[in-house]
Amino acid sequence: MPSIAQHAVNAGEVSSYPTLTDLLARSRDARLDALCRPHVLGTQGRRQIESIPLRARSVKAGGMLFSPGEGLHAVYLVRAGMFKTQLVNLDGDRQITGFHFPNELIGLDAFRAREHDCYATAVVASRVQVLPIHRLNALMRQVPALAETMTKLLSENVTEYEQLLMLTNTQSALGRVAGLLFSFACRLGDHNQPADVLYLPMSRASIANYLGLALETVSRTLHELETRDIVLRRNNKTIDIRDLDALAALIGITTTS
Amino acid sequence: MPSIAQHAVNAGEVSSYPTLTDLLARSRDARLDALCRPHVLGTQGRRQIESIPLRARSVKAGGMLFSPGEGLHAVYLVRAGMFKTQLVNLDGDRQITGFHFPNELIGLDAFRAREHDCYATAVVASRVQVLPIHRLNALMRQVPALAETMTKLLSENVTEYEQLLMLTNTQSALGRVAGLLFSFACRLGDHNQPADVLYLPMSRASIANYLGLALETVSRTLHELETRDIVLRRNNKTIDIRDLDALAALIGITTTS
DNA sequence: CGCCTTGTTGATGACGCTCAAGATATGTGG
DNA sequence: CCACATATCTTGAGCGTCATCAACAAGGCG
Repeated sequence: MPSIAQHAVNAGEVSSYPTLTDLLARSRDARLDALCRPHVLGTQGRRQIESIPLRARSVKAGGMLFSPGEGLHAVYLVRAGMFKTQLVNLDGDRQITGFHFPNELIGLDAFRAREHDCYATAVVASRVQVLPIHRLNALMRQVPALAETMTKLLSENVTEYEQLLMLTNTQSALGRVAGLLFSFACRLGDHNQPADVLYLPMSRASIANYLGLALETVSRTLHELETRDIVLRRNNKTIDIRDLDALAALIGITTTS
Repeated sequence: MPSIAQHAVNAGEVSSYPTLTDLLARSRDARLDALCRPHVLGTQGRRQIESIPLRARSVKAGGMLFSPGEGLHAVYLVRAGMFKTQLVNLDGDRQITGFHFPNELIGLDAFRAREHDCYATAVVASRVQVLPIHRLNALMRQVPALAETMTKLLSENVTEYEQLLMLTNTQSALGRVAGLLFSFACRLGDHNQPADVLYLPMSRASIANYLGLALETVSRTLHELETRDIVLRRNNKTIDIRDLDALAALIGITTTS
């Protein structure tokens, strides 16, 4: 009921919001569940973390936040911009393992082996807040619920890999790109932002690497989605989602109850 | 030097062992490093675990060891046979995430979220030893080194996902199958077993699912490997590796120095 | 021994990769 | 601010790889 009042503020613009929200809620149990909500702090967890005095840090586009081998000094809460995490093996092959939105935590990988195993790079000029590990540990001792939250976040981190593996192993190019967009939309929605306008600051090559496709295929697939009136490209980096139902259908997610 | 005496026992048969071992050792830093050595207990860790009184458990072919939602009661040390772990989402799609050899630990996934997130199924009649979690916890308090070992194993668990993702996202069918075989060979070698005779008890469909291929493609690829004299098929389930160099080359692993 | 599951092999075509050219965006120095 | 240079993206053409469909062979089990 309170939400109706909110919507009334600019009802003309946001008339589609409820439907979108419904869709996301209804697809919560579906295939891409975890891929859609990685590293999201619940209201409770966020409040806990917000009680820690946080140092801010800016990272310019292409800048590195941490790299493999670095010890577990801190985890980072993305505040603005976007990061990608990527593995690089000794042959120099890269594998992007995730894109990270504002309000998502990165650096959790270091919790496993006491050091980071991937590069975290800013896709665009970005800003993070630094959670020093000793402070986090101290707070976890005080607030057991936070420790649980961290465990859960770590677990979701792995579930992301599982979902990505499933996506790339079972879906066609169309399904993979759709999965990416759907994931982005869900995550924006989770952060109470309009989920029908997606900003894709990363290069096509990055998307392609993430999804296991050629970069031309990503381009063509986005074009195909536009042809089908599922998305609308404003420009290179910005697309509108016009038919989330159809998008979900492409990856086999049943949004209708 | 002692190893020479061992080899002398049946020198004719095992003349190729040293080379194989060398290869594996030299490729230790390479692409599939972690995929090749998952859940391996070091001598030290194994000795620690062997001090726990272990209950044995037999699982017949197709039998289930644990399934998603089950709490963290125990982890399991495979003693004989083979297991596969697989995710199943609500749409019923399966994704096999690993095959597990004797001397490897399974069930670690439950350490993350306090409950299992996958099915562990015996591929053939198998036997495990059960490590009750309360005993493991008790021992970890006594022996800090064991706790470290567990952390490391958990980390390797995730690294497996990363390696598998990289394998399926960057390699062709030939490379993927080669990667699987190479991984199996490495793991046999790690357990001091002849690494040039591979037993593949799982179905082609399972291999295909794991690698993100059609089952027919797996069949054809094995045939192709035989045509190139890289492997020799004794029968459906057993193949000899005749040229590990070539196998490694297929996945871009440089085994020479 | 016969049924049924699993694996192999063949033919065909679609999907997506590669190579190449052109278009658009981004950045830089005058 | 514009012109130029560079990087990124798009679009096209051609082809290779692998999925699909189908038939057959082989292995496993009652």
